Amino acid sequence: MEQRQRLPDRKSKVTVREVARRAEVSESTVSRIMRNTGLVAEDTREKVMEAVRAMGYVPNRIAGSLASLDAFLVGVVIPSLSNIVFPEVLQGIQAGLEATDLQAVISTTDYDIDREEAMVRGILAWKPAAILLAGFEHTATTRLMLNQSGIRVVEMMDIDSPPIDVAVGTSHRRAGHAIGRHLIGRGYRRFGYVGHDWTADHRARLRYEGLCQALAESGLTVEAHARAEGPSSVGTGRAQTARLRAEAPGVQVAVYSNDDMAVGGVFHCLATGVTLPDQFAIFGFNGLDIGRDLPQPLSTLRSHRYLIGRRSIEAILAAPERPAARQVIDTGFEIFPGETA
Amino acid sequence: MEQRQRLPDRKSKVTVREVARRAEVSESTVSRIMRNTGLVAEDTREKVMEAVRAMGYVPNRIAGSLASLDAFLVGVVIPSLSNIVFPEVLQGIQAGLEATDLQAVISTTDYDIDREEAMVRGILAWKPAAILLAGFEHTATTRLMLNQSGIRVVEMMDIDSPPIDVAVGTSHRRAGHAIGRHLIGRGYRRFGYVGHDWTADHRARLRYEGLCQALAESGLTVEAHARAEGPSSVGTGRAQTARLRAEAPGVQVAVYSNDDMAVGGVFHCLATGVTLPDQFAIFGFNGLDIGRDLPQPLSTLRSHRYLIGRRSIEAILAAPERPAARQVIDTGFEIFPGETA
DNA sequence: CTGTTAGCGCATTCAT
DNA sequence: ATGAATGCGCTAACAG
Repeated sequence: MEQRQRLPDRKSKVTVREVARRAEVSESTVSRIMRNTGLVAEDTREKVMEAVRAMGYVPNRIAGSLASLDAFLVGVVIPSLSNIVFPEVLQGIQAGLEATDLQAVISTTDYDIDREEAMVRGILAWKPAAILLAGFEHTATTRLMLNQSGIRVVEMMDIDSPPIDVAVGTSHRRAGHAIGRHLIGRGYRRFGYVGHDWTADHRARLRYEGLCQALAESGLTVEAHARAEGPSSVGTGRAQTARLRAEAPGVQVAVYSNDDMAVGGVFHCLATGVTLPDQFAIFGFNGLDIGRDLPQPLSTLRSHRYLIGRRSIEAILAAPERPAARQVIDTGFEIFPGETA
Repeated sequence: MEQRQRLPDRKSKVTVREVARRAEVSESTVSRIMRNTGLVAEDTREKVMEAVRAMGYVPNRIAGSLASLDAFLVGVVIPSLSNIVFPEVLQGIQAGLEATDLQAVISTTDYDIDREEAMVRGILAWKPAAILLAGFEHTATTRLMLNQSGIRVVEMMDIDSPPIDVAVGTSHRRAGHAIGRHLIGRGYRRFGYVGHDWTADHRARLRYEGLCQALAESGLTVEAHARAEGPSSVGTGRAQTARLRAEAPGVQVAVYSNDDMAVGGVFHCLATGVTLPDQFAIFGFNGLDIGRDLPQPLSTLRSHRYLIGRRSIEAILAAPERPAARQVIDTGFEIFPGETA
């Protein structure tokens, strides 16, 4: 089937020079044609394009970018790809990039700000048009590099701190607060919390703080906690729910650090015959698709990860130069009542 | 809190020249030091590094790459980020890249080979060290470009066709066959299939074909099908399961196009009180974490997406030049018996 | 051990 | 409408 193609020019790289020679024009003419700029006679354009096709010429962006001092890359540095929210943000970024000639260079940090520093340094070396990060926690050196670079910097996910340049996301503190208000409104009084390690996940902690504040405003507290050491997962949520139920049987409703954990809680209840939400109620965070498709839809708060990626790109396209003033773009959230709380 | 840093050199870009002047050495000396190459006296190294720090110098990789004709990028072109398997592959890629100075440029195609062609063209312009794609379905032009480029090309996920250069993945045909054998061995005779649109998902179709072949070898067939038009999802799996159960009540076991769909099937059964696996049995594909954490662990076949990414990078690092012979790297699969079939 | 000389492939003046 | 010259920032011989 797949036969080795005859390679017009294997190792002998084809550059503007070769194309120009073959089309019997100057290099600048080829350059103009490739970039659709300036005026070119129709027949010379065709002559050149034929050479381009025949030789399989692909302009070298490395050289082009160096010569024009233009940027054609956008750096993206995220903590991880295993938490589904980040791929969702990437989807928004890819969508935003679609009509442009920018491409994304993506690195992950494993929630380590020193690794983030290394990734940022590596990406800045490519002189990107902008760089997108998650959150506000960076090393001093990272901040310094980001500022010196002069390029657009988007801090995504969170808007609870002042950004370096632009922040795009939602207030996790307010989200936690809204969850508290909502559940109090539904009559719950005895609260539990099921979560994962938040030394790495700063935003989970902000949500927890917002929740506590809402409860405090009604004279309530979180009575019981079940927090795992590792990252969030369905399995962890399931195990921690079992623990919470055993240690604090009086708790009416548990707020979970996110939907993965909450789905684990639902599975625990399904497996042990606990009726939701009467015997025990569960409230998540994120609005993952899977929550909606559970036998009983998960009660949760929807954030908009895709939108965060999209808006981040839109923000930098709208103003390629870093403005004097900082900007905060709130992508909002909504309570999804569901049937588990 | 976050005070605007004093910017040593805002717009006045700092290049080797500036650093060299300040450290009172030549540009090549600075270059050598930045690349840890050649011999340099300790005191001049310190002198230079101090200037580097003071000026916040970050070498321009665009220029460096052009001058040395070395590649520091790896192109990755995948169909989507919404199917969790691709972020998992990306994790493996990021892990493989960790100790190198390569960075990943990532694009998505939405399962459209014309978009893939555009993405590949855009990435080749960056003269990457290698390019990683998903599957074997490419336009003729994509193949041509890939071949002419002379760089390493990895086709990931699938090994059921001859690759352009290297293929890393598992045989989906054999996987489907193994599922059939396994279920026949467990005594099932009346089979159903629940799937999503496979015009885009070629590998789902290969699995189906493998399944049919295994059944045929035992004189069996797939009696009933419930296939949705759109992409796979838990919700779709749930809906299609309802349909299959209604239209073909005699079916004992359904093989699903993947775990997302199968989890939807489990949810349908949970919601309607169908006992697994006695009244109905479910078999998935992929070995997603969530399947393991269901009240009853999902019976499925584990592929190794992370490993696919990892091995792909290892393959190109092992031989930066494209070898004469094609290579196939089988990352294997395993049946996970679970409790739903 | 360090400096000098030439490009890398292209985009951009400025001529013509 | 096209060509010639210059340089983007850096690396790579080659001298010394």
